[in-house]
Amino acid sequence: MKITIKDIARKAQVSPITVSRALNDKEDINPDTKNRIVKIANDLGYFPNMLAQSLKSKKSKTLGVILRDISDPFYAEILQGISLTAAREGYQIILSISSRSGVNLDLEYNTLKLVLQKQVDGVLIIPEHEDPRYFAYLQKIHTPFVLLNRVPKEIQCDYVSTDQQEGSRLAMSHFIKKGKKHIAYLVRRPLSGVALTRMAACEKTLLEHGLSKDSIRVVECDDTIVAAYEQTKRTLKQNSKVDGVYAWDDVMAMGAVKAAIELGCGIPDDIGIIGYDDIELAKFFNPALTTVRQNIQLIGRTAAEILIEKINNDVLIADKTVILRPELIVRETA
Amino acid sequence: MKITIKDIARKAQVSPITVSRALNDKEDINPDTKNRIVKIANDLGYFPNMLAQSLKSKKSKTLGVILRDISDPFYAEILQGISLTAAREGYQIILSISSRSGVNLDLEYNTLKLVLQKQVDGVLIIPEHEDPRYFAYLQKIHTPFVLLNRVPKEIQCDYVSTDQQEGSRLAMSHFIKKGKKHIAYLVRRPLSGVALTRMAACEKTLLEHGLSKDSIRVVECDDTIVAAYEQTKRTLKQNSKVDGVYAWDDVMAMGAVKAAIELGCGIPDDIGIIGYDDIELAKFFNPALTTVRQNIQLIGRTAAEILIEKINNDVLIADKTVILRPELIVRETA
DNA sequence: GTGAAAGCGCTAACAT
DNA sequence: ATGTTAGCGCTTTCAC
Repeated sequence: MKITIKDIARKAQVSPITVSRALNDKEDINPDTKNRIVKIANDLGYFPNMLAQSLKSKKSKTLGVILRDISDPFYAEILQGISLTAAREGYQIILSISSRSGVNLDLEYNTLKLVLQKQVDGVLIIPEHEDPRYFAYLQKIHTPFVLLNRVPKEIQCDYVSTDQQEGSRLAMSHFIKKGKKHIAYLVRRPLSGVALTRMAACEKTLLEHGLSKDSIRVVECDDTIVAAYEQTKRTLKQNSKVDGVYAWDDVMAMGAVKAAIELGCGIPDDIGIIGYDDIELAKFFNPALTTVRQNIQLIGRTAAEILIEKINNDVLIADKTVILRPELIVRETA
Repeated sequence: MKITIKDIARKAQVSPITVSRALNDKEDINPDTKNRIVKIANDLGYFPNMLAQSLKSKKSKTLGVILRDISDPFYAEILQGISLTAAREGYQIILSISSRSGVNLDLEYNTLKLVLQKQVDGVLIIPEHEDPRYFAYLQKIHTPFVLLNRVPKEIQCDYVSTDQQEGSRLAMSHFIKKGKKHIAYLVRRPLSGVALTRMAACEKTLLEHGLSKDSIRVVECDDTIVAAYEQTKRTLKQNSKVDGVYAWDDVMAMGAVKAAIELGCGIPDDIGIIGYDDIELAKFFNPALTTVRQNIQLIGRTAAEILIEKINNDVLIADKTVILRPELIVRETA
């Protein structure tokens, strides 16, 4: 069955500790013994049991990642960024999906607990809600963590996000420049703090340009492409004045585009559509998406880097807050 | 610091094993003691150390997943399927990226080893090559595994895949029906066994319909949307006769569509394009992708289910081979 | 240069 | 109903 250092020790006629020394390139070992042992280990197909190593060393070389839905390109790209950084630094990843659809506090809470039980050295979290109990719990855990894509006011911690206000400002300014006056803000349900932040920034920008608060309306919608498509269709039908759709993310924007096309609306003239994220496909979509670009993989990479640095320095909170600057990418939909 | 059962034991004036019993709902424990212990455990914010539990029980309740690139929607959806099934069955996932681009045997090999060291109960692998050494190594490991998306002839094992020949047959038949006679097979580089299988099925179908082997040509390409776009542009420019592109996957098909549009080719009349996979976005792309549908999440779910069943039954090889049937989804590009 | 003892946190098996 | 012993696989400390 599974080979342990004991098996090797027996075969090599030495004690287990000698085997350990040989396999870990320690000093104080006779090169001959060492070679002999290494050879036997290879022959037997031995590899160390990291469970035992970690139990002893209290370092698992593992990062927990908690997010909502990997089939969403935005999360997938973040995860990709995290993965590559983690691998480079010698960490593995335990992936946990916090909810399959919508938001579920208990599930997210349990997910975190499970990950912690695995003795991960750190956790990367994309929170899906702002429940104070969750943040309170986070504050008590003894494992370093970094939040992604959320600026938590409730709690002092490290996080990586992008400037959501700037993003919305860019989008609205562009709409205004193009003469749009009746914007639908197609936003993920349930409304999050980030959603409200973006909304407030939109209103602020519109007001600054002399437009009324009524020039933008919130349209809530599940964050799937299908829901965005259907909701946009409904909205455009009910509201012939709407001339711009500001979507929560690119996937929802793509749904909106499809809806507009099917209703025979000209894009961007009848209806301008602006997405968010600039996922890889945005550029290749037809018409190519105008969108607020976040450097998605960079978010993941940066968060992983901060976390690993905290782990290495044995720090629980480093007060590192990175806010990346978004950028408007003007293409064909607005 | 981190709380252990010892800490609880001390506080409760009992022995550690009593704590263990209390926390694991065992018989043979005084309900009062139990409640007292559970309360203390909660107060202290205790959670078990799964490293220790696993070391003892030799079950880690963890699955390894090895794949290539999560930012690719196809892999992401597979991973999503795996994740949900694993979570439902009480397993967690260690995710390992086998290579960032292209194919790298050593990396894939090391990735596997690392995952095994973590004592996962099983491994799900989407292999990226057919190196016999890798398969030879797989045959020797004492951990159950399931291969996805590959029909390995080199080795007896469990796998979940789709009928690649049928998929290509469907695509070619459709092209023929539409009068296409000069197909470019836009395929991922480096060429894999699956790629050749699909190619052979294409040729066979064409011959059966009285067309010559020359009616299809292989166009190799990195499997990114950008590369597919560029390669398609090049191909269409050099070869005015090409009237159909059969793409390796939907992402590449989207790149091809963009190229065709930019060259002013009418889709599907001048150029028909057929993708593969039917990722969620395929339907919403403009023009909507005609594609060979695989039920992607089902591949992941099925593989995870087979693996977990093997783990539960303590079986290394169950000889379960599931070949899912693909389906042609005719939309607007062909 | 090598080994013996001890312990990481937890839990079966065997007492009491 | 509770405690003792022992051991999962590995490594640190100290002795030889």
